[in-house]
Amino acid sequence: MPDPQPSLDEQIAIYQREYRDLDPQVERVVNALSRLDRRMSVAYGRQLATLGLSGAEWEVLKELVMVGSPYQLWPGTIAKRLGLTPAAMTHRIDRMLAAGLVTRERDEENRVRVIVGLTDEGREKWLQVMRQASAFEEYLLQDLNNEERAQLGDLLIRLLDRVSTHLD
Amino acid sequence: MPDPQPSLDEQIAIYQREYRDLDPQVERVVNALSRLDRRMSVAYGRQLATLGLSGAEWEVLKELVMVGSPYQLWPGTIAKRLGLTPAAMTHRIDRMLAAGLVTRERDEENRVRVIVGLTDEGREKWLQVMRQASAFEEYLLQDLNNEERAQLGDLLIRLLDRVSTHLD
DNA sequence: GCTGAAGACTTCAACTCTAAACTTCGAAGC
DNA sequence: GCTTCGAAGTTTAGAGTTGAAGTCTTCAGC
Repeated sequence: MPDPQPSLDEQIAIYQREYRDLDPQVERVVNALSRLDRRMSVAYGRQLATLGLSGAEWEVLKELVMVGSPYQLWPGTIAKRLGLTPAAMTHRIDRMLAAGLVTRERDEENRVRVIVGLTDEGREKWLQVMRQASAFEEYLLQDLNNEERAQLGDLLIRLLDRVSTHLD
Repeated sequence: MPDPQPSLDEQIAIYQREYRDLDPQVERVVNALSRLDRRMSVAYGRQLATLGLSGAEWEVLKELVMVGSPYQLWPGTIAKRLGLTPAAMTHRIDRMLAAGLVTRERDEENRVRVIVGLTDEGREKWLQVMRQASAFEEYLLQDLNNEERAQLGDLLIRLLDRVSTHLD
């Protein structure tokens, strides 16, 4: 009963023993992807913590910045993009409101709706995170030359297109 | 205030406007990675649901199979590998015990420890999921030829090594 | 052998998310 | 105009996770 996690190759070797019809090459890609994403999440999480931000807050800040000035979105839209229920959005915004990261007001053109906006403090937090994150990302990719980076990007986008059409 | 998510390129263009010192090529790789992983998680989640399994249960089954026969692990080890607290592990095992997927007994060689083992039903569930999942993964990679698959795997593993040393 | 300290799991309270019922507003149909 | 239906958010109850405190076991020092 070992404590350290088996290496990717060990893992795939065991999978093949347990289930013969497995393509090792496919498995190598898929499992590397999920391991990589999990560890990157851990790394990002640590960085966020040093800035006093939770992962949940960071996700919302990103969406608000991503629409560009004047940095406004409806809660339902944010919820959809993050894969959350509207109820979860309500609570997140409550907390971020208390932290001074966002504003919330009724949409006067359609009073059913609510408008969530970014505060200056929220925008400043986003910038701080981006400065840290881009340094980390550059570190992450330092072993890859420009050609390899482009290649990797292309391959990932082809998978992304495929999975996107699958989900529709 | 748009409802659809911006494309990857649109997103990066906006990020660059908001924060000039950003390398678009790096950003392209990193954001494609996270989008891809999120959507794959949604796809896997749907598949699991059709088999009456939760993502949490699937994670634990994977770890147990991954150590090979006799499919036993200590709760603390599983918790570490999944990035959970021991408390969460206790509750997960409670539920999986009730579902008949695992067993739990004291380790007689060291009575502080507990041994979690896989039941035949748990092993069967793992196989069912793998059959579905490998079909999906083959679909996901269908646009890539063998050379591209190998390339992608290699590049991902180089990133994986990098982030792993970073976390130590 | 006894005692104190450390390790592994469990218990408990607080927090976050989901699902479902509820409230409010706007738009159609009559 | 009044009613009904649908859309957007909020509220509430229940499930899962975390962090801290608690319990039980082992081991080292005496």
